[in-house]
Amino acid sequence: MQTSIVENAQAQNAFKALADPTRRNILLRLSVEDLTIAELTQHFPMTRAAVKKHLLILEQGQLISVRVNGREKINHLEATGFKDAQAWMSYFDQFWDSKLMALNMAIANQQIQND
Amino acid sequence: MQTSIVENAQAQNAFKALADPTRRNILLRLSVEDLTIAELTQHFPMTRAAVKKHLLILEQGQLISVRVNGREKINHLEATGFKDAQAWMSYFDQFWDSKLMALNMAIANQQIQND
DNA sequence: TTAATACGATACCTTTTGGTATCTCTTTTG
DNA sequence: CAAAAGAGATACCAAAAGGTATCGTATTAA
Repeated sequence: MQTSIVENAQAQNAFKALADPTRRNILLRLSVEDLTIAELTQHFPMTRAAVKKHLLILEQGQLISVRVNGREKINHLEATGFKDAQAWMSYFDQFWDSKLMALNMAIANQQIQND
Repeated sequence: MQTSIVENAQAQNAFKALADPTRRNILLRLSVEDLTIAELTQHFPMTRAAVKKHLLILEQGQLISVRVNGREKINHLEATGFKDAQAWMSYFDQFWDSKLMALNMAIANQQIQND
């Protein structure tokens, strides 16, 4: 009765940030152009405070970065978090090719730390 | 003040399932071998009921499938959910190559439905 | 056939999450 | 300078999430 598998704090923050549909929509918006909090809020049915909270979580997941410009905060898409999540998922790609199944087992057994 | 971007229900279920560290650990376990609920529970510091709840969410995200064998339920890794999440994220890959930035804007503007 | 095993279902509890409202601070702008 | 605009901080609330305990059902094994 123990957790025993290596967990990556960065991947956790990225996946957590990606789990909310509003946050994923924010990322799509920011893929078009950098936007301030007020500008982003115009596109969502919620208050600026709520959008700001989502932006904080996206920042913690390193999916966006924030640049200060006077009284404005400009939100910008960031690669790091995407790459963290993609890297975690890429481990599983091998399992969809049945030819590699035998090799899989050896690698998988190394990724998992037994208790 | 409106949500305006296309959202995919499958991607939502997959990302939601991936957001929890216990569930990601379950997926790693299942990458080694198919396991019953009871077998999985041995590796985690929680009750069978809790593990079962996680398995339901993983199934809804199409990250696993369940096969009945007598009184046992055997949990098996499934590609669909992974591919859903990876497909959603792959849209952003283009933004990390600055050479493609000009092309980006045109594509992005099509992906987003204006209000 | 009786008992143990594997699991499902339900009710319940606590913490987290997603949201609001309100007040304050800083930076622009007229 | 005064006022408006952009954003931070805090308190608060309802719902969802993650967990437990308990009881019931079906399947296997002694």
